[in-house]
Amino acid sequence: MSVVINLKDVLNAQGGLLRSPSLAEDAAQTLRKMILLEKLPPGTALPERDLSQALGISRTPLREAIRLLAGEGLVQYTAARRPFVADPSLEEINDCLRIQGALEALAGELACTQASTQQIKDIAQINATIIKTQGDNTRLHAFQADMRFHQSIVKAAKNPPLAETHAKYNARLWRVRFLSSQRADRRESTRREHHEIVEALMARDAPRTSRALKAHLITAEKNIALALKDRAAITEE
Amino acid sequence: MSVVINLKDVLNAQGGLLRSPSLAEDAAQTLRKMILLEKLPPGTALPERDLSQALGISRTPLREAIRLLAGEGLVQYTAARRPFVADPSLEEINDCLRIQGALEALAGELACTQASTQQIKDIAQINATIIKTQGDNTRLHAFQADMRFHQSIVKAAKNPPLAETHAKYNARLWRVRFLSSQRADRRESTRREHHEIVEALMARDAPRTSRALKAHLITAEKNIALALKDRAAITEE
DNA sequence: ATTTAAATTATGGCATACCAAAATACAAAT
DNA sequence: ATTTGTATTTTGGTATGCCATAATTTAAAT
Repeated sequence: MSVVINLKDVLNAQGGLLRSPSLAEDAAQTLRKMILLEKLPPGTALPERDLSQALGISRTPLREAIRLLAGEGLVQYTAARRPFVADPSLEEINDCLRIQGALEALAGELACTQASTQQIKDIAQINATIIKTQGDNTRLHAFQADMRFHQSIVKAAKNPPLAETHAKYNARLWRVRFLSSQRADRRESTRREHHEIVEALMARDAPRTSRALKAHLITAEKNIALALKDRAAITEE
Repeated sequence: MSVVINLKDVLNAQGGLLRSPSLAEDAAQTLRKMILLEKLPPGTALPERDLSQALGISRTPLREAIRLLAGEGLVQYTAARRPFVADPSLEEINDCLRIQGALEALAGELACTQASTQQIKDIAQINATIIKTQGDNTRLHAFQADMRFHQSIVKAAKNPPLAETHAKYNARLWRVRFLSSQRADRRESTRREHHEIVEALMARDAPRTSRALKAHLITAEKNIALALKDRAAITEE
């Protein structure tokens, strides 16, 4: 019997860097960004023919891309099955934030027992970077760092399905979180809450970590409500 | 004026039971059942051509059905993108059960403030039915009643995204939960735990409900581990 | 001018054909 | 007999065309 070693399998298992994405996955990523940056605002219709032509691909992979985004909640369908960019109400956003809170709280608990000391150091490091670069003018970078902070906690929980579901809700909430991250008055509470999360993790105190993450998400909920309110006021001028 | 009678509309008006979903959704449901009942055992390859022919449809909707199941975690892909029935390790199952536990705990908490008294009555009613019919020989019915019990709690939380994610993990865990539900020694602890959940809900005591649901899922974890162990012993004979 | 009916257009669902890459079967060589 | 190289087959990815139905426009009627 021969032991067949498949090079690609090995490399894919170790990070999946080798696989060339399909047109559908490419298109999904393109559309995802366009939705999150509001080049495709909430409510925009997504007709398959126009979009596929705009992206230079046929309907089949474009269609698949739309299904992927629908699975993430970024795209919805009318009763007549026409896809459009999801336009979540504040209530739905809050629903998602509560779920995200529960997921991160679980992640934090698990991380307390599962994370390596190195991983916890890394989390602390990411947070340190956030504080250091907080004065920079590139808001987008600061925001992405914040995303990495939360992702690294989930990763440390060593629960792949949890990471996957968390990532989906992240995609779904990205737009509003980016919006709320623009608020300057948010910075101080974020700093304090992040610090508490890191402290709790380093102490490997599961209930405390859980509490800190839940509290952090509740703060996010409040900030997002404020940000959307401001935005609505601006829009109706 | 010609009166165009649309058969579908007429039948839909009379209960909406006739609504014909897409071929893809039909196929997904068919495959889901086949996977859960192990007509398609874990690890089975799912070549698009053979399956589409077997189901009497073309590759396009079949392909879409497979993507749907992949989104639920019931189907995975090899590095070469060949789909196969997921074969979760005990570890992965436990990962999912912990997530399901967190989701149900959240649902229970929310239900304490969001549920109508009627909904809580309904939940108690479903549980009563489970106890009443617990001697029946149709294991499948008892199992489905148990599913309804949990679903009704999630529904009472009035958080649609939560219900959706919960449903996905249910699909993913259905097979092993069905397996473990066959164990007779499980009945008494289930009865006791369900009772505690209902009591906590009726008292609208959120922390208590949360605790009760988490404990219930931990019990499930243990039972599933035992059931899989037994099964492995039988298989290797 | 408003409403209604009919025609037209736009759109998603589905089937099919072709291609490149992967898997497999086969042949040759040692 | 095992390995290696090559041909064949299988399989997923993609493009395209057709169809039924929903949406829209146009025409007709009052």
